[in-house]
Amino acid sequence: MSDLDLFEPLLSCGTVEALHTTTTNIAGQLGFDHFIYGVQVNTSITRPYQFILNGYPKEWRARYIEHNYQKIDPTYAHCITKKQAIPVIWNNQVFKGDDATKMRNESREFGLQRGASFPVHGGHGDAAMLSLATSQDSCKAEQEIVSIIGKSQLLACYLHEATQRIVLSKPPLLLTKMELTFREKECLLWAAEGKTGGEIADILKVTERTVTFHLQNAGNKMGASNRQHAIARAISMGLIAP
Amino acid sequence: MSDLDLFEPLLSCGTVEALHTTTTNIAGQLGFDHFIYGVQVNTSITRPYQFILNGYPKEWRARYIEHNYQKIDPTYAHCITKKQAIPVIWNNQVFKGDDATKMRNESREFGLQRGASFPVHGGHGDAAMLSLATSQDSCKAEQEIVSIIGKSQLLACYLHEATQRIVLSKPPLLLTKMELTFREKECLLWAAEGKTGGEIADILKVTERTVTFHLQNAGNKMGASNRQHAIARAISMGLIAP
DNA sequence: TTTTACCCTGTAATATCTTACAGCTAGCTA
DNA sequence: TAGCTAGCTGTAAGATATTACAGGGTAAAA
Repeated sequence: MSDLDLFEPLLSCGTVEALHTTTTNIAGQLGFDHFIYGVQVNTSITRPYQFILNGYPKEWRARYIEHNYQKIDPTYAHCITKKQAIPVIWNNQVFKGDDATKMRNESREFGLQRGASFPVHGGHGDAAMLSLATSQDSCKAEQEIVSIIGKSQLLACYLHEATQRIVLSKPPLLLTKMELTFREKECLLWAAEGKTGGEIADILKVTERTVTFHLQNAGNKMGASNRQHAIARAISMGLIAP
Repeated sequence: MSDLDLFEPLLSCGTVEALHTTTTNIAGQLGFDHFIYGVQVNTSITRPYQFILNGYPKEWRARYIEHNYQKIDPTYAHCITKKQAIPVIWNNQVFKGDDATKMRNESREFGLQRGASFPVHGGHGDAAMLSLATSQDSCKAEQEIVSIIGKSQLLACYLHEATQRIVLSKPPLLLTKMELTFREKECLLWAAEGKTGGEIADILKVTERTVTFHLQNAGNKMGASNRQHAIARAISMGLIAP
């Protein structure tokens, strides 16, 4: 059975339940006891889109949420905040500092002995991560994780794609029909760089009125109530990258 | 030698030349004769960049550019335009239609018999793809490609990360010592949501003057020239998560 | 005790943004 | 031909942000 045969079923899942079952199955075949997949799309503050497929022990997940460990979790920082493209294997170099070490030790009590986290980024401002863990605690377990790290990363990619297809089957208005013109992006970018209307006008060789016009149009498309709102949304949605 | 030992050298490359050599080496070890990696950022106008690492035959690359094959290349559409997260193996299902088939057949004449393309997306609007090809033309070659598809995807991830570090010379976007106070974050968050100073003042039960004060302090810390700039920076730096 | 960080407030001139009105050109497509 | 999109411009009142001046407090650390 090839890797593709292993992952393809994910794309056929029509429901979140099926996705959970299939992922559990695949993770098990790779030798992992636990998994958690999370994706978040910073479309806006008012309409954030977040999706979590939890294959972690409920008790640990509850504790994680209760203590707001997301803020100190280095794997979260690596995959979501810093938006790195490469996986991270859980070791002491990663979990350094008192808070992180404490969190890591606690997680071991729930059966998360060894593991790794895999980032995936979609092209629409969506950042996701898949964490895979095993209750085996040995050097051999670590070596096995390393040996299948490619497959694991691929699983993350497929899972992300599958999730997008299910969750976005009724895609939010903000993500689909959001297309800014070149000029609108240009104005937004310079505005995000701290330029005033007049300065942008000089840069683009147009009048200040025109800059206002484009920024207004961009804001209307994104449902922004003012210039700051428009900039925040455009960045969060990945429409511009200052 | 584990996969990680194989890929880690990419992150140590300090120059584009070293990156090319290392990638050629790794691709060779995976059994590929040719590779091409390209990344493009179409969301950034103030800091745009496009980067191509070519390990394809020069003649084919020249022909590709000359005929603007990018427009009909289904692998490009898959990875860059549609921004899919999963790899695509070159087969007849992918290269369908007269134009695509013709292009595919031409590419075979330059030694690109079998291959696959792997998308990678960074978190900053950057879309990249790595294509790997072999001059072997057999079912066995195809099977081998499938068998190492995980490693290949991982290579794409590492190559992307390595490229980012070189091309962007490791942007100091995430300043670790940058710390905003609770009030500053609070004001920034509401401002990013489109609230005016007066509205934020009502929400926080303080005067508008105080809101101005906090936003000013936050801006100064981040070297922002105005409110919009401060919001853009705070989001980009992950200091606030709207 | 002094220092430091954080929080809060006031006035006022000036700069900038927002919004409403109104109208132009060019290129493409049905 | 008409309709559409993208781009561009003008005026003007009112809302909001920026800046510089001034000052108050608490709590914890040195």
